[in-house]
Amino acid sequence: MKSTKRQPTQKDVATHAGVSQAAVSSVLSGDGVGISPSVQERIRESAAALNYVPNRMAQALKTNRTMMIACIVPDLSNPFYPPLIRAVQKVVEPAGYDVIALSTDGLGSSERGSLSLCLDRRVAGIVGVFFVTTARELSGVLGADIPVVRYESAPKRGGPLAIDDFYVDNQQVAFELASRLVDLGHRRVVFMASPGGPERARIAGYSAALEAAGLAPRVVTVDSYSIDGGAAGAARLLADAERPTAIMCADDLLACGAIRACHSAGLVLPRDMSVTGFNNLSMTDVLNPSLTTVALGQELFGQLAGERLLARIRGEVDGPGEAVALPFSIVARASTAPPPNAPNDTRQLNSAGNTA
Amino acid sequence: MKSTKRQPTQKDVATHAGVSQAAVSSVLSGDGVGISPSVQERIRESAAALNYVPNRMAQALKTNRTMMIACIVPDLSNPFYPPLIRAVQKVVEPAGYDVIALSTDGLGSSERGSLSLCLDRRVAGIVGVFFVTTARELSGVLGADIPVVRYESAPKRGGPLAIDDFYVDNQQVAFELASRLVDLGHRRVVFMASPGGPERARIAGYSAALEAAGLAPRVVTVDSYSIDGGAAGAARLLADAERPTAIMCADDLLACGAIRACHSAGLVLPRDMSVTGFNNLSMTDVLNPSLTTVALGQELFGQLAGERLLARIRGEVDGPGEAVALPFSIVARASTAPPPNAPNDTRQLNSAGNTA
DNA sequence: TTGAAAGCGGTACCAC
DNA sequence: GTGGTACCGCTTTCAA
Repeated sequence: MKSTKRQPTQKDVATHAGVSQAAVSSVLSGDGVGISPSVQERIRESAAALNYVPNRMAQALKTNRTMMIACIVPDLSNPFYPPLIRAVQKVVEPAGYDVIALSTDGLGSSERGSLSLCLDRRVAGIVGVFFVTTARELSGVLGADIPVVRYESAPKRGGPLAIDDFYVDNQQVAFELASRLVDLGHRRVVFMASPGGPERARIAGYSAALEAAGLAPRVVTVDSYSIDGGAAGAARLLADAERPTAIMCADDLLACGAIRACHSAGLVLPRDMSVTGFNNLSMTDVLNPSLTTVALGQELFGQLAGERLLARIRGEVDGPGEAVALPFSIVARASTAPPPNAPNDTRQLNSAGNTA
Repeated sequence: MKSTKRQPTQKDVATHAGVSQAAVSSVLSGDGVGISPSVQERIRESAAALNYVPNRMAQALKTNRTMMIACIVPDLSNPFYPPLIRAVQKVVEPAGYDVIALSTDGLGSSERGSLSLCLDRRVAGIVGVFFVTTARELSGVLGADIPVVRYESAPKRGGPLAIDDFYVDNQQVAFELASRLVDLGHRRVVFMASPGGPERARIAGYSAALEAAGLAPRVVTVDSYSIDGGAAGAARLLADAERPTAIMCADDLLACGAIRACHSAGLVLPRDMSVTGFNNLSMTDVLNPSLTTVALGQELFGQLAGERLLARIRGEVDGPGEAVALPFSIVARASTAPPPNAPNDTRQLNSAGNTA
């Protein structure tokens, strides 16, 4: 029942149209150069009549080009990534490439698994967001034949490998965001993170901003980049004696959870607590309160990544990997406000510490 | 530079290990039946030493099994679908299948395009959410060899084709949801829909509920299942002379947009307007106000779909397609309340129309 | 233009 | 267990 009726092959089309198989191949896959239009049409008609569908496995085997591009992301369920994948699709599909999406959960083992899957399948290129795998490991798994474009959370400098990096300087982003909170008058600002990925850069920027203001950074870590993770982390903070007045979350989902936990605890936001996120998920402006967060240009990245990959596949770009900075922007909304009992002149607070 | 160093082949491994190629094949792909453990180990060592990665194109060509499963969804960017895809992945990956995710924008042309891509690639099975393509068309494109599991928005009865349907009775869901609004005292309840997919069933249920209460249904249609679409639709409604007191949205994203538009117009929710959604996206309980919506069991579907697909691929399930109802549940939250100036006894309102 | 044939890298079957 | 070989469906080359 499974393969009762074989798919028609090129040979079938050839006999049906009364032409050579080579002609069929030339017309259907290439541009049919050197074949009279009438014959071309006859071939096409025969192909349609027989319901011919070329076997891409055979094609790929022969040509060693699979026409597939892999998108490797930490978590398909985090609304940050699907738009990125869509952007890649929009660019590469017109060129005949299909996208295969892989979710790694930010685990090194899963990242490596996805990579070897890409190797198995001989994908033509990879767009990836890797939390733990390094460039060296990447090329270790893949060899030099598969171009990779990464989305990185810290400045890169390019390198000898054919790995292109687009990055957002998350340290600077976090620095600016934390500085805003400090400028609003907050003195107890804690950073809520989840292990892996951009965490380190964001913590570094956050810490630098607090220390520049003479404040002590404090980081709480939760299990996962999820709403529930954020809620759990925030609940712990609220039970604290030294309750913070602002929570900087490493991800919008964490921020959602934090907001939920604050509500559950009866707090009124942003009066009793300021909350910020990262990523500017589309829903964050409908939250209660709307979330102050930072836009990190995922769509732009997806588009650029797709284009770069195509350029490398076509050989238009060759040689060492390049590093390109992506723009970001802080989106100030309603979830941030001065802390309760804030003095009018917040600069007094800051001047207590080392001044910038 | 592209293929300067060929990937090692089975033959290379065989010569390296000093055994027959058949033995290598048997050990690496099958279970190595009838081969001494010592030899097996030697083969594995050689494979590892040479960094051997089997070429799945060749495998697929030979065995006619691609070990790929396609997930076809209307919109990867709608947070409703990624968890579904994840659920499928979780089930099929342990069985060695990889998932390729495709986004159709709910367009018939794109649905057909995705299907023929599946045929091109000879995927082993398809999990799909189709807005316009019918079962007949499905089998028209695919033939009988590729099993399909669909997520449907209306009761199905199964059929002769090897297409399994899991469905939520969206008409009933919408009926119950609309009835709740009516019971709260709302008399002007409008339904905001976007063309395609579950829209029809939901409108039918909504209309039935309103008519059962003697009220006139009213449907507004917006371009897309998106936040902006919902905001635009709601803005139109608010400018209306006969402004509704409740908006039932066909999707949580639309509801998000509606909420945003209401806020922009200075309304206080749910006092001035009740809003409901569909899908119970994870973020809807952090909205302002938290959204009354309905949970439609995507994860459960993804899991069941994956399992069913594997069963069909393995031949454990054969024969005609089956139809299975999925559970749903209304999630009552803070975005719904009695309308302004509601009479205390809402049943008076209802008894004006034909009583249930 | 065409017909014939090699080969991509596995799998599967054969006789030994 | 080995060695040999046919073959999956397509692309590519070569001689006619």
